[in-house]
Amino acid sequence: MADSNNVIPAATLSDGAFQRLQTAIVKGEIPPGTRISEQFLSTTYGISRGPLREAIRRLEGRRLVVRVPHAGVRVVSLSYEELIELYHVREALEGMACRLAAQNMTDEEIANLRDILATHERHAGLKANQSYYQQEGDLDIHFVIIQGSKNQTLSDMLCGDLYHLVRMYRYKFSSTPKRPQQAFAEHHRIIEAIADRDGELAEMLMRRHISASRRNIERRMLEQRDANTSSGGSNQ
Amino acid sequence: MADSNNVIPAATLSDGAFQRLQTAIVKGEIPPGTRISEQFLSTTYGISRGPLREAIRRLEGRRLVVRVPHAGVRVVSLSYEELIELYHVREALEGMACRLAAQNMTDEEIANLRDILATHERHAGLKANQSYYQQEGDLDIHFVIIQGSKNQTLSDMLCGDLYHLVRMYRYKFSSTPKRPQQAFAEHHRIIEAIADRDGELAEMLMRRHISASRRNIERRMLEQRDANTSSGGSNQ
DNA sequence: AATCAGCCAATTGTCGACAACCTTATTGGA
DNA sequence: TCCAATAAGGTTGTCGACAATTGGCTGATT
Repeated sequence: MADSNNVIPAATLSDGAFQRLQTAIVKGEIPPGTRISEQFLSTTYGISRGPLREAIRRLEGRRLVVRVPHAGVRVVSLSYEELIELYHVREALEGMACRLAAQNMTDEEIANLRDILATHERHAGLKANQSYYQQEGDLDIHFVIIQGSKNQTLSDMLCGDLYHLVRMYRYKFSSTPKRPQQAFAEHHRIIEAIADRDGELAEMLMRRHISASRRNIERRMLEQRDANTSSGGSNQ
Repeated sequence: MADSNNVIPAATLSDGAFQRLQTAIVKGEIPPGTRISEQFLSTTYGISRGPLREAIRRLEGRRLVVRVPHAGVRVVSLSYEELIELYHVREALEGMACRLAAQNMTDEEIANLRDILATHERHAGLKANQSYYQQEGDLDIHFVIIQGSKNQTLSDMLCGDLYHLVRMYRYKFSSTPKRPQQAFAEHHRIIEAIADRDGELAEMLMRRHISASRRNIERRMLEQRDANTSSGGSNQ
C-alpha cells in the first residue's frame, strides 16, 4: 500500500522480491541495521540470486538499504542527526501537501477527514491515547491529507519513501505524556483550515505541528544523552 | 558531481555503469523517453548484462528510468502535469533549504555566494542573458544555497534526484524575454536575506522565486497549447 | 600477553547460456 | 485496400557456476 503500483501481483520475480523486501523493511520486520544476506534471502524467497540482487539494487536507489562494496548491504539505520534532518524535510513537504489539499480536496474527502478525526476522538477517549499514533494508511490523518494534495509526485515521495521511514522511528519518541492530546488538537485545527479552504493557514499549522514533533524528539534525545553521559548516542 | 559519493572511482562495475548512466541521463546526453537497450549498453560499456541490469534497477529506484516488464526501460519523460508537480515540491524543499542556509551558512560561504552573483552580473552584462540559467554545480546559486543548508538528506533529495531532472527541462521554458533579469533581482534579494540571517524572509523569497518560475511555465504552456489546438501536449 | 602476518572460509561480484515474453514483419483473408 | 492472425526475430528475465574480495581465525614472533 502507499505505493501506487502495488496492486499489480508481481509481474516478475525481481518485482516480487522488491515488494516483499520493501514492506518487510518498512514495517520493521527487518530491524534497521540488520545485515541482509543474499544467499539467505535467495533460499527463503525461493529465487535465484540474480533477481534478488536487482531488487536490492532498487532498494538501494531508494535509500532503504545501504551497501558497502564487497561487504554486504544493511537496512538503513537513521542516526539522530538524520532523523532530525528528515523532520525538516517532512515539515516542508507536508506543509506544501496541506496547502494543496486545502485547494484540491473535494467536500466529500474533507467530510471523510472529519470522520476519521471523530473516530480517533472516541478511541482516544476510552482507550490508551498512545495508540493514536499507531493508525496507518487511510486511518492516518497525515496520509489522507497528503493524498488529498492531488500531487502524485509529492505523494510518492512522502508516502513511498519517507512515510514508513518516519513511522519506523515514531514509536521511539511518541510516548511523551502530554503530546498526544496536543497533537489531537493540532490535527483538529488543521482540518478546519482545510475545510475553510485556507491553504496558507493550513500549511502553517501543519508545519507547526511537525515542527513541534521535531522539537519534542530533540528534547527527549537530549535528556537521553544526559542520562548516560558515557558513550552516548547515534546507532550504527 | 552533485552527488556526495561520486569521487569514488567506481569500486565495482555496476557502480561504474550506474554513475555513467546517471550522468548521461541527467545531463541530457540520453534524451527523455529514449529506450535503453541492455545489449547495446552492455557492449558499449564493455561489461556483462548482469551488473548493467543492477545499475538500471538502481536508476529505477531513483525514478530516473521507468520500466515496463518484459518490454524494456525508458529514460523518464515528464509530462506537463508532472513538471508542475515537481515545481511544487521544489518550492517546498528549496524554501526550507533557504531557511536553513540562512542559519547555518558560514560568513565565508555567504561571501562566496555574493561573488558568484557578481560574476553572473558581469557575464549577463556582456553576454546573452539566457546563459544565466546554464550554470551548473558550484556556479549555480540554487545549488550552493542547498548545500549551505547543511542538511544532507535535503541536499541528496534536491541535488541528486530533482536538481538535474529540473535542469533537463529548464531550457525549454527559460527563454521568456524579461524573466532572466527578474530572476537575477530575486537571487540578489534572497542572498541579502541570507546574509541578514533572516531565515523566514529567505524562505519566503525563495518560494516566491520558484513559484514565479512555475507560473511562467504554466503560462507558456498554455500559449503553446493555444497555438496548436489539435493533438496538444503531454509527451509519452 | 599482545600484536601482526598469513591463511581459509564465506560472501559478494561477474559472466555466459537458456527460457519466456514482447514486438514487428509477413501473409492470408475479407 | 485494410485488418487480423501468425511466425520469426530480438529483447528481457532467470539461472547456475566461477572469480575476486573481504573478514575472521590461527599461530608464530616480539
